[in-house]
Amino acid sequence: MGRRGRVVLRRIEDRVRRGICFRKRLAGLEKKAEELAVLCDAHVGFVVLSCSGDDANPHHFAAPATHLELLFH
Amino acid sequence: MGRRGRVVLRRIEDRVRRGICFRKRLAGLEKKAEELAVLCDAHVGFVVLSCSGDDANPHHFAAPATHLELLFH
DNA sequence: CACACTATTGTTAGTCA
DNA sequence: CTGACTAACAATAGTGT
Repeated sequence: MGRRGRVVLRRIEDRVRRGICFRKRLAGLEKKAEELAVLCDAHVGFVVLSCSGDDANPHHFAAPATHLELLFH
Repeated sequence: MGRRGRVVLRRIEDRVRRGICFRKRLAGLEKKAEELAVLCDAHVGFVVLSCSGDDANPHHFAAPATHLELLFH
């Protein structure tokens, strides 16, 4: 189990694996953004759009929630 | 050397350590955003603003560079 | 499909130059 | 201040249920 080799920076061609990777890394990015905001007293906002249709919904994130969030509405 | 304990999700009060952490984690967030964009064929854009004045400049990131970048101009 | 697990790679806080 | 180093902690690709 576990990761086999190092991450190769290249589009994952397999649709299923790409979709799984998308969800896992989106969650990871949100966590990193939240930590940056809290630890370093910063405002962080981001938008993520899936191009290959792995996720039909656009995603946005803002921390602290009440500030940059308004950018996405 | 190396990290001593686990990350506590709380504002770093020491100004110098907070500033160093800000720069390191901003770089880390950019790398994660870039990886998400490439690996999962997505568009990612984010904005980071330092609240405590550790960094006077606002930061923005976009991948692929030619797309979401226009949001920040 | 989603979620839990874990080996393995990846990130980073403290440190030194 | 800036950048390199590295021990420890953290994220995650593949796997199993």
